[in-house]
Amino acid sequence: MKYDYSGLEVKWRQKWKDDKLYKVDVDTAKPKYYILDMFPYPSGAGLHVGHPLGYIASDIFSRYKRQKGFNVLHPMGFDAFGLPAEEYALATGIHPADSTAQNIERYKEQLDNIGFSFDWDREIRTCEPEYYKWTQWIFTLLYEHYYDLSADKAESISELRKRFSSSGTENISAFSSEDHHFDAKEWKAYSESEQEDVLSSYRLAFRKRGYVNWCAALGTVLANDQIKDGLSERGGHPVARKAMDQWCLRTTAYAERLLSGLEKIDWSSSLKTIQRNWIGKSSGARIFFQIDGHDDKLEIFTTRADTVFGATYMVVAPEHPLIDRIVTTEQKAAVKDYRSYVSLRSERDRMTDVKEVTGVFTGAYAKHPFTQKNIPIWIGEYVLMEYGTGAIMAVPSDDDRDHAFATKFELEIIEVVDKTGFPDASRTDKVGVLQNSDFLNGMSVKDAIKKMGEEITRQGFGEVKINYKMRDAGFSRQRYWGEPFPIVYKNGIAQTVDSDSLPVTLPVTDDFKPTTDGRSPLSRLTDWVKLDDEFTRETDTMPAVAGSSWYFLRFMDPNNPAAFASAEALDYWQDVDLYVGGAEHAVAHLLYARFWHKFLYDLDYLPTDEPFKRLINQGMIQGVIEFLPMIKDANDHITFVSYDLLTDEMSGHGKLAFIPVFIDYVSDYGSKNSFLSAEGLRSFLEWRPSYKSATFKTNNGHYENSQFLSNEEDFRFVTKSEVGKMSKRYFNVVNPDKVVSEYGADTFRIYEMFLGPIEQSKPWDTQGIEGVSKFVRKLWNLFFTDEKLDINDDEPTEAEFKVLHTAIKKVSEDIEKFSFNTAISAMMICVNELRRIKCNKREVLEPLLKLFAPFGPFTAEELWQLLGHKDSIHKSDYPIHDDKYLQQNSFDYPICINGKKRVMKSFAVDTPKGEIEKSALAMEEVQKWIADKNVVKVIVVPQRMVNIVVK
RNA sequence: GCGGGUGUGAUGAAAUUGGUAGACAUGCUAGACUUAGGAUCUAGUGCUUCACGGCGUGGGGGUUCGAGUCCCUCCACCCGCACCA
Repeated sequence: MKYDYSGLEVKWRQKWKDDKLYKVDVDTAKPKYYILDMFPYPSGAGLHVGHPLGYIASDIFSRYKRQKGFNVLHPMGFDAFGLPAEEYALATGIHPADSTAQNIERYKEQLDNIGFSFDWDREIRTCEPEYYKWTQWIFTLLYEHYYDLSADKAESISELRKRFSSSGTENISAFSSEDHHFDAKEWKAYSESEQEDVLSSYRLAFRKRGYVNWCAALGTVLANDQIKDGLSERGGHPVARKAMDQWCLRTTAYAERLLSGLEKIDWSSSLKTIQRNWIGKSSGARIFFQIDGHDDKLEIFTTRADTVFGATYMVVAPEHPLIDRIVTTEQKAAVKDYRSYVSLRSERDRMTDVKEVTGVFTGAYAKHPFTQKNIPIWIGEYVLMEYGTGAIMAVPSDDDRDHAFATKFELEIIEVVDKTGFPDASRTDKVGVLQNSDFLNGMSVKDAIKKMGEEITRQGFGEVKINYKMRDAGFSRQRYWGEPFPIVYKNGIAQTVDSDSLPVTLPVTDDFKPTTDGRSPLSRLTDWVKLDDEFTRETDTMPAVAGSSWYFLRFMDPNNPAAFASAEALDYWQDVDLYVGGAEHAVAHLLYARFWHKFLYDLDYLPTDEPFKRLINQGMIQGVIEFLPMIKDANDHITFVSYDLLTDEMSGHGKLAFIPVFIDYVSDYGSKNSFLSAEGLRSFLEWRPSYKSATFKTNNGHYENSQFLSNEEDFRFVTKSEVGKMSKRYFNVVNPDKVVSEYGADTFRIYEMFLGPIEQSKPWDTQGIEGVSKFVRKLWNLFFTDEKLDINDDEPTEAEFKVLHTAIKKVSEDIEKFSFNTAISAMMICVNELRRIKCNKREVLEPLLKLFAPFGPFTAEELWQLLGHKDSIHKSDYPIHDDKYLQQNSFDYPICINGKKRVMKSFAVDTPKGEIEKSALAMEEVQKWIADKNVVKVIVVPQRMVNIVVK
């Protein structure tokens, strides 16, 4: 029988579907195992070859665990809200709901083609009201809770209200963004909105003035990611920082628990480090500097309290609210200019651009708390409003940026740490002895930090404080395609929508164009916004992270209309045992999901306080990105210059840009010789008609005024190739469907796993897929002689058992380690061996088939049925290796002279060390090397090697 | 700028965690078979040398009997950095 993958794939796909082979329910008789993939955003480009990498790995693991006797929950769904669908809608007029539904259908079909064992009865989509009802519900809980520091968990706001009414802020230890001090009487005297202001500094969901990247020309807020060199990536319009009221989640309240929770989960150390650095815990001090001639104090945070005497000026962020009050008349114009310059700079630019230091003097001075000297207050873009307090004391002697700033503006530098004892230390290293620092003189940096902490506390200048770099999560989007907030306003005061009125459904409209003033498109739907009784709805929507922050819980009980998940389901499934996904989610998604999970745990809805026990980051399958170099001249005329013509002079111009081009238009894409032919250029212009009047200069041909001014056949515009992310924005997506139809799903699955370690990123290419395809066919052919099934029931030999059990051992160990490439290589070795010894015994081939089943589910199932089994191989048990077949009697020792292998010699495994040493030294080949030298030492490592050291 | 990662033959990679560098594949070379195929099989294939041998895991240095693996330092590339998902 010939191996016909497409026929058997179609057959089994249907059969598995009809039988609901992968349907799973709570089954207390079996141990549970929850294996989760990061669910995809259903982009219009369809699934690309990078997506399945993680899915294949988790699918192999799921099938393996099922065979091992676990009740495996392995669901799939779609993160269906998001910006691309909305942008697509703006471009085409197709409603996001329609395009999303269409994309999901395509994704599902593609996923099924690859033979994943998802339980589709549990599919969820974050954009469906049945789902986002509970996203909104959790949001209302966040709104109605605060973080109680003494209980170390979330508690209800109504409780806090009661406590305020009875005893004010006394005995309250709660996480708040402000310091409040009032008694019960004062509290009661506050107006409703004043009370709300106070409470909102405690709520875990709250509104705050935040800065966004506002692009007036596009009428929309942009991600840092969508900005290139201060201009919008789309259209190249200017982008400015704009203050807007935003919903935020008080993730900072959970900073400590998010940090300590990392201890007990099985994630890679690099991922934990990334989260730790993101949370960015640092202990330091906050210090208040009195502003000269004002009542205001400037609050700063520093980790280097020891260097206070080296503080020769202050720097505040350009957005700092104090600036307006303290700036002097003479400096007003300069400050205004500087702030408008900075408003055009993205946060990324401000952090990255260190070559040029910028800043402006406010004219105001602060009093140094210890010396009483007046020190100038400057504004500098390198201080960010969102970090710490948005102000620093600058110590040019011990901070690089401060030093650069002081040098440029000729500000005083006082060396306060003597590092002569540490010649290799850099400016910022915390070593040395304090000098020029009054009572700190002679102390080590470490002691001085401690001493200064005590001193500022004692004298009332400040206090020791722990600071986190992590900010509260911005949770508002001025977009259409997201979850509406379950919030209504009356007289400007927010309140939540009753839980029995949830969900607040996203109104259907075709008018999702952004507004000109930055408000959400929903604000235009006045019928929807305005409710009875003077209530109006919140018109912002939630970000895409909302739906993905808790979806793993919904999978436990996805169709429950009465709760986000039943207590029974939560109690059985507990948490995710294994989570597989891309490292690009290392912070945002994984941190927010942990935050939501901990919050729900605090409210006793969940049995566990960490959602993901073990996490594997699959690497990224990269693609090739092809660019066309483009130059815009002063008259806005666009010239594309072939990459080989591009000179440094042009590159230095600043007007040069690289325009990504759809890779299918590029000949020989991915190579050094990639180019656009005349036909490719025509396709490009069809695709990007705005460039129709542009000029294309090349070494081989010229295109201008919409026509070729040279022989079209010779036209050759060299493009610039890079390796990078496979993404719709680079027009370089490679679709798995083609590979699946050409080689079969099993070969595709095994090939992706065979490419290399799962965590590693690599560019996609199909070199080598032949070898995998050959392996699958060889395995198939083991069962046949002259295309007829030929299996015999004889007892296998020792040698045959050894081949099989070596593979069983290696493959099971490797699956546990997520080392699929080496597991596959072990199976290849096994198949090659069995072929060589012409083994067609049932007792060997059946276990081999079970071993192979998680990797090649279709082929394995077909052969299993041909062997006469009625039940699916995917319900069979996993083979266990027996050490008795693996025992070795002898070991081939490499004999090394000074660490270099010279000869091999075999010894029985139980040969004593001394004997090995003796006979090794006696060997002729060894004598040759050591004859005229002294043997200093002989090292024998049993079952490893022998090393003879000579001089 | 900050943070994380990677670097081994022509290519994807492996290496029992300090013990034979290059398993398993791809590619290439030669041969066999022939129903001439993008099929299958056999042998070879790190570099260098006629050979003995020498060299070899991004560069440089160190620890060790022994380093791809540990330490220091430099370089290159990839990923993330809060409104892409």
